[in-house]
Amino acid sequence: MPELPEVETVRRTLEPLLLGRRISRILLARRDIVSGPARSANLLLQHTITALERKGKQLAILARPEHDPHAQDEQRESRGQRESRDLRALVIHLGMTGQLLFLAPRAQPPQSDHIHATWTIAGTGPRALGTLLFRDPRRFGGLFPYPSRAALEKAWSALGPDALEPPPHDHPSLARLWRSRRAIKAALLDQSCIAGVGNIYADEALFLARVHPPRPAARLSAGERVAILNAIRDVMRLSLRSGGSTLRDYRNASGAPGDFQSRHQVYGRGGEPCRRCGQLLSSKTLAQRTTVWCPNCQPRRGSP
DNA sequence: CGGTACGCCTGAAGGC
DNA sequence: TGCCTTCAGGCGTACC
Repeated sequence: MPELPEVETVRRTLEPLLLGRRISRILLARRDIVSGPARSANLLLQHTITALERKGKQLAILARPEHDPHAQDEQRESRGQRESRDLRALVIHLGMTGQLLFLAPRAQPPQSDHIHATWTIAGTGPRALGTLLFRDPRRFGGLFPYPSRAALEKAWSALGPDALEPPPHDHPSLARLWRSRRAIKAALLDQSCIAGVGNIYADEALFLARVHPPRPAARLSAGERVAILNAIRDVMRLSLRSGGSTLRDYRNASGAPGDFQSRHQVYGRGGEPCRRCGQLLSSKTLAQRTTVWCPNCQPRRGSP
């Protein structure tokens, strides 16, 4: 399930393939995967891609419309036409099982079912460079068009600081996090507190920080707060170096799986021995999510 | 407003 | 073998 390191890996693999390229054709097999404020917008057809950006688990393709060669008289452009030349954005959520795959012309995807959208990427000559596929069997993901960069940034301002960045300790979202009486595990899954942490990396980060997942966020010491924020960034960076975690579905844009799952300390290992101390790992449902921790390394009360 | 419960959706895995 | 149940979980919505 794609969390921040997986989405960032996709972004990095796609960026060199897409920057400066024009989208010449779009095939939308399922209209209902498109939502958001501009759900009727075209999905960057005849736009040239200028950037791939990410915040938390969200990936955005930024693109500029092609000039209409027939609209030579700039003075007579309507307001709508001028706005249409602004940078637009298409946000892609991968949800649980979403994949963005880049394929060379005529190449067949390893699994061709549940492909909901296909973008044809124009090359420099008459032939296409390839196609970008959005595949998502479970359809927890989706496409969210925004009419401008400002609209995208407004939407992204609802997210907390990105988990890969150095923790901005004075950020208002973090101040809210440390006031919360929720279990720290539940709070870490809230994208408006910190953006990019999902169930895997919440458990992994709390293990690294040696914090018991059910403890209320507001009861953590200053040292524990710092340890958690640093652990989140560390685990994200480590996972990114392995190309993310592949449990089942996740692949990068070239179809390659990640490797970080082999280095998970706690996620998916309930009942198995802790890799640090050998104690059997505990597991229970917390905030509707399976949560795994080491009762010895992450005691109920913080370390003295 | 803070917090919780639930539904969406498909495929893998396990029980019988 | 095959049918059934359970589980996985990001996120929007409903609700207290």
